[in-house]
Amino acid sequence: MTDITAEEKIKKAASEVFLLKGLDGARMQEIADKAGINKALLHYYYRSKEQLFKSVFEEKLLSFLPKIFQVFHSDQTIEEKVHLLAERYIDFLKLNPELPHFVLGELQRRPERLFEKIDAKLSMNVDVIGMQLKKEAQQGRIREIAPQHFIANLLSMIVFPFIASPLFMKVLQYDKDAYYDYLDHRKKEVPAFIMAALRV
Amino acid sequence: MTDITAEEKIKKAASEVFLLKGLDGARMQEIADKAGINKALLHYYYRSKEQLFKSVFEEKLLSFLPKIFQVFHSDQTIEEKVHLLAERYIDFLKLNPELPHFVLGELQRRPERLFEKIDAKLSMNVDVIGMQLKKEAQQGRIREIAPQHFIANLLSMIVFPFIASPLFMKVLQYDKDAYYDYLDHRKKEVPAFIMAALRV
DNA sequence: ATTTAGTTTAACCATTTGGTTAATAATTTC
DNA sequence: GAAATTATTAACCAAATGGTTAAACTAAAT
Repeated sequence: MTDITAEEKIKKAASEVFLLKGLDGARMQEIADKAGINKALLHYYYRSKEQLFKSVFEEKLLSFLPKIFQVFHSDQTIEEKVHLLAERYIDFLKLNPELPHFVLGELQRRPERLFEKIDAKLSMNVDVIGMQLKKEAQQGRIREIAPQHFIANLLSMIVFPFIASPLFMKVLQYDKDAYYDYLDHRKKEVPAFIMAALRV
Repeated sequence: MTDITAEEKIKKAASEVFLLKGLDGARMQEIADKAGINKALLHYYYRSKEQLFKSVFEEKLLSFLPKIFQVFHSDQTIEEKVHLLAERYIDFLKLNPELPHFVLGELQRRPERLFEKIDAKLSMNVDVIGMQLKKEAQQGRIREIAPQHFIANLLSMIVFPFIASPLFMKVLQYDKDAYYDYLDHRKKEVPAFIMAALRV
């Protein structure tokens, strides 16, 4: 049959259940069922629920964060980077729509989880972006903006519509398909909005 | 002593616990302890955990949503409304920082909860805002923008920094005080950013 | 072929948890 | 002020839940 190992089946099942129901809402039995194995085998590979969750969470965190900040290390212009990030990240989140709420929610409840895995790497990127913003402003290509607001605005407009999707769908009276079209439009709309705000 | 009734004490305690730990993470015993009453009294006033939660959730939902959309029914300009909303809503969220994650998370897991309490009221506001945006665009005060993106951008930039606060604090290397100063700055920064993007 | 190490399961277990009951205390009604 | 209604509690209970154990099965090592 498939040569997918039991440990992998567990990890995949656990990811699905934890992402949908959170640490507290998830049941070890449900994970076992979904993985098609016995509950005892969960504890054989991952000692406890906490440890299984940690394993899933860290994997998700590492699929979530670096993707954002990598983009800013190429040698493109701010405008190009903004377009690239919006395009890639919205596509990524369309495949993982529960991810932001899962990761950010867990970080809000246990902020130290961030400290453990991702250290100072993140903070450096702000400086990198800040320097580029300053340089392009001096060249007269864009107006000046503080990097901490630039980043916040960019990420907010990209990520928040995924977290607030039920609310937005209701307000806009979109069904799921229409909403995904709407998110696709935002791949152009958000960069356009940002670059308009940065016009000199 | 205080003439605060047991039912109120329960509601308050339940709010705190549910907001912090969610429906699944909350324990009836902890709520009872925090309210300083017996666990059986919880079931005396609210029949079940589900019902107590529902009561808390609906109260929070109604403190969360209308505040947003009321602003748009005055006779002020878009610019004035954007400033007003940012100012009021950031101040409100500073007092209830866990609220967005709580409400939006529960809506993501059980979208029908929105259907129950807040009906068609919401969707109408989009049209109202859309008409004003169009009118001011025709007057040449702002450039044209689709209301569904205008609203999304505005709300995202206001609300998301509360949901992502631990991440942002880490990235920006702010402690809690510095982060609250940062959020205060956003009361001016976000409207300025939006109006810059809307310049003709 | 036998041993050895690794994998998987069924049956159990202790604790936690939401919820109930029956009795007691406080308050209101008449 | 007695009766009746409402509020509050201590003690319990059944179900669910994370976790364990000892046995059985599999596959590699010798």
